[in-house]
Parts: sequence; C-alpha cells; structure tokens
Amino acid sequence: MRQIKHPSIDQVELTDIMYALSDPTRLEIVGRLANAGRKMTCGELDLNRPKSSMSHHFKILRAAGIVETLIEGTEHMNALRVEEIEQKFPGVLQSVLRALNPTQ
Amino acid sequence: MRQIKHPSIDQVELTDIMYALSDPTRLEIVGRLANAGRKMTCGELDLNRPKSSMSHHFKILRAAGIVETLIEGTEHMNALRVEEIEQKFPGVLQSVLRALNPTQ
DNA sequence: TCTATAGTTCGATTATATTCGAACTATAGA
DNA sequence: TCTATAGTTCGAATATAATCGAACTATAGA
Repeated sequence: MRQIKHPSIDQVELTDIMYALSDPTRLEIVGRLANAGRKMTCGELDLNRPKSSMSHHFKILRAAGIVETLIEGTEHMNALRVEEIEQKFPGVLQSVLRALNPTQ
Repeated sequence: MRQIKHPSIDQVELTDIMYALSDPTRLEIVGRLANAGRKMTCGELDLNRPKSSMSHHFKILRAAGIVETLIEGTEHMNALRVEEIEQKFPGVLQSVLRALNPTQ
C-alpha cells in the first residue's frame, strides 16, 4: 500500500504555512478537520468542487506540512499535523484555528 | 497634511492577513518593524528593491490591516497594528512574530 | 519659487495560482 | 477478472500577483 510523501517538519517554512492558510477553501478544510478532531477522507471534506480542484488544495496543504494523508484502501485519510507545527511554530496554527471558531 | 486610508479592524479578514504574511519580503518588513518597536519610514525598511516594489508591499500590508502609515512631512511612518489585530485574532500576529525571532 | 526628498501610481512584463474536465492509478469487493 | 470507488495527474484556460522603470504628488527647506 503505497503512501504519499510528506515534508519533514524542519523542511516546512513559515511562508508556506501562511500561504496555504491564505485561501478560503483550504482554511475551511483545515477548520473542518480541526473541528472533527479525527482523520477525514477527501470525500468527506468535499466542498462541492471538482475532485481535481480539491486534490490541488490538499496538495498545497500537504506541501506546507499542515496536512498528513494516509492511504487506507481506496480512501485517503487526512489529519492535521498540529503537534509538529505547534512544536516548530508555537501558537501559529492554534491561533488560526481559534480565529476560525470564535465560539470556543 | 493628507493621510492614507486604512481598513477598520472589523473589515480585516483572516485570509488577508495570512496572504500578506506569506511573502518573505513582507514578512521581513513586519519582523523589522516589530523588532524596532517604533514607527519606521519606508526608506528605513528598504530591502534594496525599487521604491515601486516596496510601495506595492506596503500597500498589501496596509490593506491586510497589519501596517498603519502616518504621513509626517515627506516621510511615511509605518507601525504595526498589533493591539488591534491581537484583539480580533488573538495570537495570530504575535505567534508569527515569535516564529520570526526564535531567539526571544 | 525652486529644488530635493519620500513615496505613490501607472503600465507593461513576467511569473505563479486557480480552476476544472479528461485520462489515469490503485484498491476493494463481487 | 471485472467493476466501482477514491483520489491523483495532466493540460489548457483564466485570473491574480510580483517586479520595476518612468512619471507623478506632496512636503520641507533654501
């Protein structure tokens, strides 16, 4: 079962993270993943856009080190790399997540 | 003495802030302003790029609500809008500033 | 009023992103 | 082995951004 390559956390640049989080679609994906608090498939995170568009956004989130994708069968399970990012850039992702959910 | 228009803090979107901070040049401007802890002219913040390029980046930082520019004589004094942003998006800008300066 | 200084605006060029259909890959299950 | 499902890759069209020279605006000071 072939897996997708991800950058190691020390390869991740702050600008990559900022860039990945500057798009509303990607911000929504990240917000949903955080709220769900569990791995989700791309299908579940579908924002009624074509698969190829969603795939593009997942690619950027992966490249930025924000999302990790594990292949399980025919599904791709996505999870946030919160702990790692928190370690390298304390507060950055967490404060963004908090800004996305003012109600908590 | 004509002044430059800025967005009010409630007009500022999180995506604007993320986008503005996704560029290395702008991130450096923001980092320098934060380290200086005082208003600085565009000239002082010059990163040996043409004036028109720098002006473009300041425009984006202003539009994102990150930088406030006051005209004093022939100079434009730039300051970070840290308190306001902190109020609206707690931790977002501050964590980025901390990530820029790991030594403190 | 003239000149120098600081920065903006304009316009053109080039680079980078977004979007999405169509073709493709990999796996599960019949 | 066939088919359905999940997602990626490719390629082309369109949109958005970065870059920078040249012309412009506004002020300070001589």
